[in-house]
Amino acid sequence: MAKESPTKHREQVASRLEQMISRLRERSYRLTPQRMAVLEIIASSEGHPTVAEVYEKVRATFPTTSLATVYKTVILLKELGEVLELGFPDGSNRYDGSRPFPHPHIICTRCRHIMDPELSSIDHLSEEIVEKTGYTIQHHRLDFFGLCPSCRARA
Amino acid sequence: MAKESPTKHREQVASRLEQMISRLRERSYRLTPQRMAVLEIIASSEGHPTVAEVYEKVRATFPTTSLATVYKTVILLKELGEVLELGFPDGSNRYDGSRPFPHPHIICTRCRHIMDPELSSIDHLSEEIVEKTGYTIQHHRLDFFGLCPSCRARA
DNA sequence: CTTCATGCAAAACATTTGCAGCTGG
DNA sequence: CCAGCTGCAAATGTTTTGCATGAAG
Repeated sequence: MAKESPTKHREQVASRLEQMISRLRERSYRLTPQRMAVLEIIASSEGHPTVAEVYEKVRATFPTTSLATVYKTVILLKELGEVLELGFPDGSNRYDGSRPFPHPHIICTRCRHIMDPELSSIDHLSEEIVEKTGYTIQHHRLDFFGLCPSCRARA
Repeated sequence: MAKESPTKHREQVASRLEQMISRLRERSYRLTPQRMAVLEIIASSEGHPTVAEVYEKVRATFPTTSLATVYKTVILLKELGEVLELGFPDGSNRYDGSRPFPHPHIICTRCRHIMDPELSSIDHLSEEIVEKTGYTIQHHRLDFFGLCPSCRARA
């Protein structure tokens, strides 16, 4: 799952970053250094970082950035559809800048690691919903919770 | 969908309530009037109430109940597996005492109404996950977001 | 230059907690 | 009786907001 060459990953990061930048430009948002720093972190994060984690990494490259600015930037990216927000019942929020569209996750309930499995068709579930309920579906959220192989071994 | 006779509904509420009570008894938790009031509200709520909503209703029958007690009771019921917690990214939390096990929801993004569609097999998705990832699945969460028929008409 | 973005600190919120006093079993 | 509950109020922790200053375009 998501086993890619380093080269391919680098290309994807670059293209996500460009995508974000051009989205900001087309809506006439300013490209401040702080924003750029946040974009770079979010585009290059392989996992699903929290705002606090983004904030820490951003401070490594642009130390005067404030937490409020990170929040504002993340919210902006979310509104522009360039980042997927993953809020959890315990109040934690994580962000996925690599795949800013609904997709399933598996969360290890022990080590909290999140991975993105490749699953065939949740789409026909959407269709079933539409038929049975008459709702128009805009997006969805599908999370599985369980133990990852290494946590299971250690358990 | 969930179209039942009033009689059937009354029976289900009674059985959920008894189930909760016996669960508390078997673990030697005390049956205080405040707890009973909260149980009754949660067992009889047809929708997916928030803690604040439960609190308001509880105060109608037992006016001195505090918000903290409602929180504590809901948390207890959650730990006992007698209530399903639905936390959303915007920080709102809702509770389902009728079906305290994972099941899909459709949330109207306009009027915020939540309904429980009957969907055939999410189970084979779980199986697919297990095979592809090696995770052990404990539970899951599946939400669809969209417009309900009446909101779509009004839109 | 003008408008928008930033950074700070304070505000806002839902939820949790500490503790003295009460009460179910 | 007395461990476990309750209610209150204060604490918590994250996210949001108001506003003066600064910089992008």
